[in-house]
Amino acid sequence: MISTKGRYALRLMIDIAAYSNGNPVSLKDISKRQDISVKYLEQVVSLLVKRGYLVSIRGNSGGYILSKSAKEYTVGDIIRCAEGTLAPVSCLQTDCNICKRKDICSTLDFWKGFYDVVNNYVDSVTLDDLKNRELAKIGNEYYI
Amino acid sequence: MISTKGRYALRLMIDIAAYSNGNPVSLKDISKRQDISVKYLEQVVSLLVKRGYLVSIRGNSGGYILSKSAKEYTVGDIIRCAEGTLAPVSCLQTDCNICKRKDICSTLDFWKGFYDVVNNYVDSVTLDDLKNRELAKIGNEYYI
DNA sequence: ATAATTACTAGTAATACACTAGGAATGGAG
DNA sequence: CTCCATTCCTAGTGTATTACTAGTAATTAT
Repeated sequence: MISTKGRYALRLMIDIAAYSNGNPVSLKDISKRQDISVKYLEQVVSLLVKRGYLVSIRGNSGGYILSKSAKEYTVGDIIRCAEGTLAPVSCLQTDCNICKRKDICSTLDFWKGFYDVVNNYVDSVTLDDLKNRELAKIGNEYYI
Repeated sequence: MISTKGRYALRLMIDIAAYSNGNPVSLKDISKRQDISVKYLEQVVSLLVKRGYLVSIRGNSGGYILSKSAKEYTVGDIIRCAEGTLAPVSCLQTDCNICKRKDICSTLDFWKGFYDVVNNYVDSVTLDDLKNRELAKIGNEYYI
């Protein structure tokens, strides 16, 4: 299960992609649009800044901007940045002590396949794709 | 992330499928082969019995047998039985209060796709497939 | 200078995880 | 009929994680 950190990181990135227009987007604005507290957004955003996915601008009228084009982020990049790994079982985590059963384990290959399927999916969608969906949704709102 | 309950449930089912030959398999034997405590196996197995995936035989020389052919279980059946749902986000859980953002959420479809990809994968592998891998691994052990 | 913003470190209540423990019920073997 | 190996059921428990909130310092446009 993806925690709020991963889900909020994605919404935060979509929000910046959709509403930046080259200007920094503040957490206050994201908070209003996404209905997530500024304080919690701070924690989430710090992961994305550390990773270099966002550039922060401090001070009055500061905020965050994407460090590259929205097309260049996969959703997988963002979720993995916030969640760590998407490995379905601890045996597949990078920091895992290699399981003593690995040579006789009949399920390891199954879990590797699970991991691959998940990574392939999340990397098949880009931030730009979701940005467009976000703007389309907002567009539709006007007709309700 | 899949918890030990789901992982152990799968290994328990594979173990029974592989070593039953029509006879009940005791938790004691599974415990030895799988290196999982009998006490914890009890908890895991109860979920599978409640669901009707296993038939329990009490008393001396009792144990558990599959209630149908190994080909008729998908791995997804087993994992979902132990883990509940494989929904990646709470918004997609059956008991979830419908999110107030569902009509404007640009990520909901993405998560639905994630859910589908996961379910399709886990349902593409049967217990029989993994039983055969288990027996093949054991077979190979003899040549080491 | 002021006010709005990011940056950093703690703290915390609630929940889930990964078990362990104890004892009751069952039923085959001798 | 008596053992005793087995399943069945309910509780308990230490640890870690989750989903936040709080406070304060640093930065900078106006």
